[in-house]
Amino acid sequence: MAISRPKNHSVGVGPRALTIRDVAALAGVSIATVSRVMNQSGAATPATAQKVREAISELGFRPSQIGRSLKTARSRTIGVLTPSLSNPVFAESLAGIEAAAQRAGYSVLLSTSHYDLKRETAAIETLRAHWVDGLILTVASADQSSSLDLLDAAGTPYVLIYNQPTRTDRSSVTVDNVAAARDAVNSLIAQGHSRIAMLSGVRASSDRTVLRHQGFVAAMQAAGLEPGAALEVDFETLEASQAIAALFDATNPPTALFCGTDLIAISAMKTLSERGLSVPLDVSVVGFDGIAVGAMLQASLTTVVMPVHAMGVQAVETLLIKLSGAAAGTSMLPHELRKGGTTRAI
Amino acid sequence: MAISRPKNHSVGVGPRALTIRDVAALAGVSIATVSRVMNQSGAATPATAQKVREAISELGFRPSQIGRSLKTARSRTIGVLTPSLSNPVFAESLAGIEAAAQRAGYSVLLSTSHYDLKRETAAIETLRAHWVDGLILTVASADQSSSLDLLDAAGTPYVLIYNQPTRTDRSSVTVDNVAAARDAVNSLIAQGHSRIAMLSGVRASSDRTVLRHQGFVAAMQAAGLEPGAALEVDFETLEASQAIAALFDATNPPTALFCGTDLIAISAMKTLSERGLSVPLDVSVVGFDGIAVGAMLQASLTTVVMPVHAMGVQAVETLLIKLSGAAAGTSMLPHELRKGGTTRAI
DNA sequence: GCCGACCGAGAAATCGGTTTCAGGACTGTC
DNA sequence: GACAGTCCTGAAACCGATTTCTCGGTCGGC
Repeated sequence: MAISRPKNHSVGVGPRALTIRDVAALAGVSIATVSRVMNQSGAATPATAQKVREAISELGFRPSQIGRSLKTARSRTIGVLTPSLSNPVFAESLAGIEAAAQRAGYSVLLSTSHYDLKRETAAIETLRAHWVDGLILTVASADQSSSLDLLDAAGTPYVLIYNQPTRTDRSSVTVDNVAAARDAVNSLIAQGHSRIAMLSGVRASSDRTVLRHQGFVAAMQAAGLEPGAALEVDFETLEASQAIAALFDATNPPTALFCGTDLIAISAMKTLSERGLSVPLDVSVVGFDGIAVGAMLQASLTTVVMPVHAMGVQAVETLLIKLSGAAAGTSMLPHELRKGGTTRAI
Repeated sequence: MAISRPKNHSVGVGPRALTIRDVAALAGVSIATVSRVMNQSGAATPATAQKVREAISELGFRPSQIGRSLKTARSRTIGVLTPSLSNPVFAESLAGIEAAAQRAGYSVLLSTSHYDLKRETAAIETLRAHWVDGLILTVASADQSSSLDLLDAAGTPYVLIYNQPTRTDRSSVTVDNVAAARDAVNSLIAQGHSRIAMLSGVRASSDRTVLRHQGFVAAMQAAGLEPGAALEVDFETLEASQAIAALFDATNPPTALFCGTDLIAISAMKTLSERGLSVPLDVSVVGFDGIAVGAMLQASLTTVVMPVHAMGVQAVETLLIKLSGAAAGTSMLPHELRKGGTTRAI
């Protein structure tokens, strides 16, 4: 029952990290018994269990998740891949994910892709190397992602969030982006707007943005209107001054802007104000996301509100179902049009 | 060189995960050689190395970080503990941490404490169980944290962020909270304000808030003024209507509010507006943090701006120094007073 | 032509847990 | 008092990688 020779895990100068062997030695039992007492697997005499528990608490022992993972092939960790943490939409659903994961006894391994396909692929590889039990992802395009194909082939459980795949075999947590966009555009049309343009995100790096654009076009056509231009804005820089110049230097400029995200809307309003255009007097602006900031603006942003925190929680719950081996479908959570001060009837 | 019997790591139905043994079998070499080729430790014939690399790419093999960690006692993972992800201040420095960690080849294991001491302690325990190589933390109070005492005793490297400890042996990345608060309050005094109150966070759960309060008091006393009340606002709910009622129902209400965080400031401005008080005509408001939202408000928030993203990056760089075994000190990054439209001369 | 040094590669130990298997002690029944 | 069954516990295998130790072969020097 010799204690193995000293060896440090940390770079620092502290004492060697405790192992189950130290506990076994102190309690005068075998490591198998310590393991059984800790996991309440197999029976143990009350006296033995007591001795073990005392040894554990006397030493302040916490079993290594690494050693445990190696044997059990489960890490009690879920991997999360998100495009950006600077957008409150993603930060807030991450908060929901983290809270729900913590409640269920899971840790969160985090990575960001910055809307870059290469980094997306690399991040998923890294998360898998850490043996995450499952993944919660927002990818560029859920329908044509080779990374997701790999996960499917390997049988690794995952849940998409924000992505809205066409394929029904990939479960996701999202809102109905087409319907939500249509609702937003219809509310502009109902207010008398007919020349409506869209400031979209880069559609190649966001499948939901494609759907929001489809909703925009559908609503316009259903009303017998010509869909205005749909200009793309970079998600990270939000640089839109050229796009906005192109729109408003033309004859018959739009009277309303439907924006693919709230950040795009807020950034566009800044540009509009610099050009001397007033919101909502000269231009009505509608966003999409429902970030808390929008409601704090002096003229609060009219926008489609998604239940972002709840979406994070739901994603974890769906993943937990999959981790238990059961099948889990897609959740389409309700959206809501929040009318603010950035739109007006014409 | 038999391939070990099939065994699944994932819950799903996919093929057994690949191991170094599969690569060795395909390449016709021993697992030791595969390991040496992958890590470029020990020499290998060009021909052998080539065979191994071909086998690796043919199988699409990625070594298990778990197996690797067990042997090397390093997980290439850093643990991050933050009070909240809903506050953009923490989300943005997390973005900086994640980016810098990714660049250095580290993954981020994330946890939140919600300003709760119990969850703070438990989260650190969980991160340690995962054998994180080091930690980046924001704790309630860096000077009297038993969790930090434990980390010190174990020799686990960590860097504090936002915390500003008195002790010089605990390295941190922060701004000079006292000086920054003094700057903010002095700018109000320079504008002719003399009745200034503070809406502080809960000081028991935030050492930096204590320092900001000290800066407030110091600036007032240096100007020969009586420091106004310093009322505490819950960080998570931001409920401040009672505190604000107490302030403005009194005789001689304050003409300016110095707020412990930007979120408190923004929330307070909402309450003020509901009470019919105009900012900045009736009350000037100054925040602290410099979150992006503040600048987007119609009347942009006057506030102390911290370089939050850079602080995250700096925290990782400091931690990397510690991981290399060297000593690392404290970084006090520059703050800046951003004058906005929520303050005016009296 | 012989011997020592060197180099490439494999066998085996190891990291910290879990789990199987088997044995020993104890109980209860006849 | 003997035997079967039950219950508790320990020894050892195992998870996937790294690393030490060793061995066999090759090369160079004399």
